[in-house]
Amino acid sequence: MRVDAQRNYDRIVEVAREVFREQGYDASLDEVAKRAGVGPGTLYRHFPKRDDLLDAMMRSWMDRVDEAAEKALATEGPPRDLLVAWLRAYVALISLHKGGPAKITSALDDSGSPIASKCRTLTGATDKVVERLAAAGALRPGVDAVTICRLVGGVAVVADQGDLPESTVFPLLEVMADGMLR
Amino acid sequence: MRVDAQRNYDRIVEVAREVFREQGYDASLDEVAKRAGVGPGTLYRHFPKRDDLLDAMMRSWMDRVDEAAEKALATEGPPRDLLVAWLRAYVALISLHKGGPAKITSALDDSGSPIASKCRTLTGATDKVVERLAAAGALRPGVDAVTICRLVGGVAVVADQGDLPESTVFPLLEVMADGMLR
DNA sequence: ACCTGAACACCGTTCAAGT
DNA sequence: ACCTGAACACCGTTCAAGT
Repeated sequence: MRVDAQRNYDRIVEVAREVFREQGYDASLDEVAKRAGVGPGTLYRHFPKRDDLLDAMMRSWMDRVDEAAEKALATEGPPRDLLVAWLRAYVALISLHKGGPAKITSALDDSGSPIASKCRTLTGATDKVVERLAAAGALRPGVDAVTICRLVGGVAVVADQGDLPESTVFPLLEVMADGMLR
Repeated sequence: MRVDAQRNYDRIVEVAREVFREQGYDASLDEVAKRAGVGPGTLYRHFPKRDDLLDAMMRSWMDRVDEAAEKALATEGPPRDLLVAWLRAYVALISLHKGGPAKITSALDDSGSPIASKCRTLTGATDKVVERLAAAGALRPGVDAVTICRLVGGVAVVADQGDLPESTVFPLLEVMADGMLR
């Protein structure tokens, strides 16, 4: 890749992170191109679909997912505390910008999605939590990582679209945790 | 209202139901106007905001909510069966067209929404179920009608956006039911 | 090879002109 | 009082012309 192309690519991703945080995942791509100082065609050359841009934005994000999982797994106390800690972290991780929870949770069932690898990171991290809970005999039978991701994803979508505060979201996670544990 | 105005109003609502069922809640309003044989201005005169059209479409729908609640309340067997029956009915009721679950669930927390009265019908019906469960001492403390609506709404949104089949959705509702009951 | 920006298509919304 | 449809604004997307 030519140096000016690389520079444009990086600037677009950087600006997109900024614009999406401000305006949500539905922000105008024209706006992103303008702020990055490139023509709209350049943006489309690098990112033919909106999701391709999201994919690039999420590259560094994957490390944070793994970190958060490690941290949750280090939680002291009963299995329920571990699960709740992960559920809270999960919601925070996928709620980086408005529309993110919906996008990510939809992609859970679409292996052809540009962000499919990001979803695998999420379900993989959740699976570590699941294994720990299963080893402790705390998990209700039939509850697997994808089930958990769908459920907590649903809560995150509702919280995102309704601008719910943590004080409203946390009790929802508690109810779900009770449903997941025996 | 003049008779031609009334006729246009009715045709728009009828056509909107059709178009939204086919294309989802994001369908073009221009398309609706064209099929109804009116100019776009006429549509906007009657329904200044998209949600106003949704509101009109949902008038007959409210009766169905009450019917479904009655039917669920008549369920024989343990409280859990009653709850699961209602959760399934709830998902079906708000999943009339693509985007509907998100719209309705978001409006739960927005009393100024044009469809706020529709939400009250939903939470009211859920409240009847809650009362029955509470009377049987089956409900986990802190779980109220709005909590339930948010949780099951989240599942409905995920199912809607990911085109999940019933065989995937029903287990999610079971997990949630377990979390709601003691 | 890459970039630019004009151009097109589509859609929501408004409003002056009609009946 | 109500309707029509042209007009405008905005945005996504493409592509011919440039470097």
